Amino acid sequence: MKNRNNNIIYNKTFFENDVLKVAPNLLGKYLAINTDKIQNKYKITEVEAYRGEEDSACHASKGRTERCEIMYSSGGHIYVYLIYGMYWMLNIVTGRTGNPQAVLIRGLEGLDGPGKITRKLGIDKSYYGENLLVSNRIWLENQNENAEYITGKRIGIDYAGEYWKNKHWRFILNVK
DNA sequence: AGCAAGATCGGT
DNA sequence: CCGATCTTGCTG
Repeated sequence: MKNRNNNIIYNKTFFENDVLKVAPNLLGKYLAINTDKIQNKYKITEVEAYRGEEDSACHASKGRTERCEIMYSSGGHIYVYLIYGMYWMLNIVTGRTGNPQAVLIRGLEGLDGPGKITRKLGIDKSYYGENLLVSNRIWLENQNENAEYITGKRIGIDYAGEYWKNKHWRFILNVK
């Protein structure tokens, strides 16, 4: 797994679907990272969907800002931001241009927690805007086509209000 | 220019 | 439960 291989690169269409379709489809797929520090693949086990300006938990709920601008780009780009002054959050932009959506990567196999993931993989602001479709240091590889999963409420968004905070937009891979 | 809040984590 | 830690976006 030193480089991108031709068989298992996702096409643009995969990421341009609605976030509520893409998010569960990421479960069981592999996140590949290839830098001088780390070369590995990790099965994606837990994700959360953030969907559009109407979603008050979504960073785009206040409209375009410098931070969330990348969410308005086409699916397949990487959205990274710093939270609590300490932890980088890794997101995959979904949907078509002008439609702000993203999937937060919360868990990888043997590595639970969005902050721990980026710390382990060395992901920081330099990944902002990276494109999974062409990048040579981060990409996705296909494995399970139809992974089974359960859903739950999104974590850490109590500020979003009852309606949005109660949506079951967290997707967790079923462990057999 | 100042300030409050935050898609977290680890230790009490 | 609480503190760490600092960028961002909003207010004035």
